[in-house]
Amino acid sequence: MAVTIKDVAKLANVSPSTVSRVISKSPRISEATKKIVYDAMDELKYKPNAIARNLANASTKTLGLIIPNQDENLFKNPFFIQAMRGISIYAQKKNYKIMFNYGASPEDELNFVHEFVNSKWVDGIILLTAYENDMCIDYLNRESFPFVVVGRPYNIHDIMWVDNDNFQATYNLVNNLIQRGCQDIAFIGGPQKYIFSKDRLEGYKRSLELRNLNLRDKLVIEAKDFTEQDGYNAMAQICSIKVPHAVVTTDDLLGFGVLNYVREHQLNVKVTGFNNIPLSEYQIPSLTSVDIKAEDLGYNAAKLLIKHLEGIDNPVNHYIVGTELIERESTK
Amino acid sequence: MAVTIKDVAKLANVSPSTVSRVISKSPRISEATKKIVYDAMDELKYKPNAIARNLANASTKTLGLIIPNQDENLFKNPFFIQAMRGISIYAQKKNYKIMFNYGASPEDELNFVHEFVNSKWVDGIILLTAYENDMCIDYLNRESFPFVVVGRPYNIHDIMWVDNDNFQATYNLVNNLIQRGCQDIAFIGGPQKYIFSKDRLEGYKRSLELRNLNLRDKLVIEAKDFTEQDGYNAMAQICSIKVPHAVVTTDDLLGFGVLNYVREHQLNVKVTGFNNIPLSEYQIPSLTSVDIKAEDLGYNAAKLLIKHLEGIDNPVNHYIVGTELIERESTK
DNA sequence: CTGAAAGCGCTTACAG
DNA sequence: CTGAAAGCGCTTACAG
Repeated sequence: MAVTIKDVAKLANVSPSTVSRVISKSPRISEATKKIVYDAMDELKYKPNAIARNLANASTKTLGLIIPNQDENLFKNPFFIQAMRGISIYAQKKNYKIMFNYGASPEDELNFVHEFVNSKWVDGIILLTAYENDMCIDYLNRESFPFVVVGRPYNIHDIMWVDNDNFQATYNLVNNLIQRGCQDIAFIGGPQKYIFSKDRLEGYKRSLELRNLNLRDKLVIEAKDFTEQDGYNAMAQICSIKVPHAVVTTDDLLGFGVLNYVREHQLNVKVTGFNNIPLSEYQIPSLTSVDIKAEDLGYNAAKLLIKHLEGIDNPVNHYIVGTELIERESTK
Repeated sequence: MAVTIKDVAKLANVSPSTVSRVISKSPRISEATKKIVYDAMDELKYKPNAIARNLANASTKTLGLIIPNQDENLFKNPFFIQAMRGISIYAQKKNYKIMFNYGASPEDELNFVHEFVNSKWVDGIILLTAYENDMCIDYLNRESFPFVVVGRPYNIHDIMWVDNDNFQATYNLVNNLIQRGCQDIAFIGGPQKYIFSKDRLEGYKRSLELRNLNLRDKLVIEAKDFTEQDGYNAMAQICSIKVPHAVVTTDDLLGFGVLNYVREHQLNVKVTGFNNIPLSEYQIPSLTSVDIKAEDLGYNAAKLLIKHLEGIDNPVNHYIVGTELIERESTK
C-alpha cells in the first residue's frame, strides 16, 4: 500500500491537516513543524496522490489538447508536433499536465471536447484549429469552459486565441517582391472558409493596391485543397493567361506544385510558399517560405490559457506571433 | 454546482449505490431500475466525474507517454507523431486517455516517469525510445510499474516491447540488391549503442555471408550521428577505397548525404535509406527506403500495455511489426 | 499556528 | 436485486 498523508502525520506526530498545509506551502505553519513534516515525508518517501488532490481541489492542473486528424498533411507538416512541443514546454514550467486526443473528424473532436469538459478531466482546452461555425468553440462558449484557440477564430468576441498576422505576412512578402522588380504577381490561395486564407489574400491585395499595381483577378486563384496537384493546376491556369514574374502561394505544397510546373516549362518565375515545412529546403530550387513559428504559437496558447486559469487575466485575450520570411533559391 | 450521483439517486428514488452500479454496468440490476436511473440521468444531464471514479477505483484509465526531445529530427522525422496517432487510436477504442511530456534530456525523461508513477496519474507508461542502461526502464522495473517500450530494449527479460525486425529488414534488403546483381555492397550504420543499429548491421552481414560474398570491413562504416553530413563523409571514405555497386544506410538522412555525394560525383550507385520519412520521396533521385510503420508500432504498444492492464496477459510480451521496402529511383 | 470534522464524488464489501 | 456505511487520499472552514 502506498504511503499517505496519514502515515506522514503519524510519524511526524501532527495532524493530517498540518501535513496537507505543509505540502501546499500554506504560510501559517511554523518552521519547526515544517521541518519535522518534511523529514517524515523524506523518511517515508511520501508522494502526494495527485488524483485525491484533484478531487478535493476540483481542479486537475491539466490541459486538454484536440488534434485534428488531417492524414498525410499531419506528417509532412510538423505544425502540430511543433505546437505541441511549445505547449508542453510552457505547461511544464507551470506544472500543468497535458492530455491529448486525435479527432478523426470535426464530430469526433466535438465528442472529445464534451468528454474533457463533462468528466472534469481538464481545467482548460487548447484547440489546434478553428473552423467556420466551429462546434467546439460554440459549445465551450456556452459552457463558459476555459479554452484557447490556435488560429484566429471567426467570432473573436471574448475568445482567447493566438495566431500569426497573416495579413501582414503576405503584405510584406509582396512588398518585398515588388521592390525586387516584380510587376505581375500571381496568387494561389486556399479555401476561403479558412480565415487565414482570407487574411493572406487581403495582404496580397492591399500591397498591390497601395502601390497602384493592377490587381488582375485572373491571376488570383483559390485552390480547393493544399496539394501539389492543385498548385500545379493553378499555375497552369495562370500561365495560360500570362506568365507572371512571381507567384505567391499560401502553402508549401501548393508552392511545390508551382515549382514543378516552372521546372517542366523552364520558366523564370519567383515562387514563395507558406509554413516553411522541412521539405521546402529540399525542393529544386529550394522554396522561399514564410515560417509561422508553430512552437511559439503553442507556447503562447498555453501561456494565455494557464494565466487565465490562474486568475491572472491579460488585458488582451489574444497574442500575435511574428512570422519570418525564409528566403531560398526560388526567389533568387 | 455540477450534478452528482446523489442528485440522480434522489430523482430516481434509489440509493447512490444503485446509480453507481448502473453506471458501471453491474450485472445484478433489474431492467426496471436500470431504466428509471437512465431516465433520471438523462433528465439531469448527469455525467460521471472521472476524477472521483479514479480515486475510488485507484485507476485512471490513462497512459503516460514520454517523448524524447530530439530537436530537428523530431520535425523531419514524423516517427513520433505517427506513433502517437497509433497509440491514440487504440487507446480511444478502449476508452483510455493519454498524457504526454517532452523530455529535454534523459534525466528529464526520468523525472517525468517518476512523476507519472508517484502521483498515481497514470496506470501505465509508454516509452518511445530505449537507451542502453535505460534509467527509466530500470526504475519502472524496480517499481513493477506497468510499461511498454517502443523499440526492443537491451534486457528484454519480463519487459513488454514492440519493434520492427531490424535484422530481417536489412537482411531482405541486401538479398534483394544481390539478386539484382550488386556485388560490392557498402553499409553505413548508426552508433552501436542503439540496439537497432546492431540488428541492422547483423542483417547486412548475414545476408552477405550466406551468399558467400566477401564482407569487406572497409566498406562498413559506423556514423556518429544520423545526419546528411555524416552520410556524405562516410560515402567519401568508402569511395576512396572502392566505388560500390550499392550502399545500404540505416537512416534516410544518412542516405540523403550519400545521394548528394553520388550526384556530385556522377556515380552509378544504388542507395537505400531507412525510416521512409516524407523527404525521401523528394530527393533527386527519390530515395528507396524501409518503412517502419510507426503508426502500427504505436498502436501495438498501446494494445500490449492496455491488455496487460486489463489482466488479459498475452502469451508473449512483445510484438513485431513488419517493415515495408519502398522502392524508388535510387535503386533503379 | 494547529486539530477535528466534514466534504470532494465516486465504489464496493457486507448485509439483507 | 438493493441500501447503508465506510472508504479512496486529499483539503479547508471552523474553532481554538
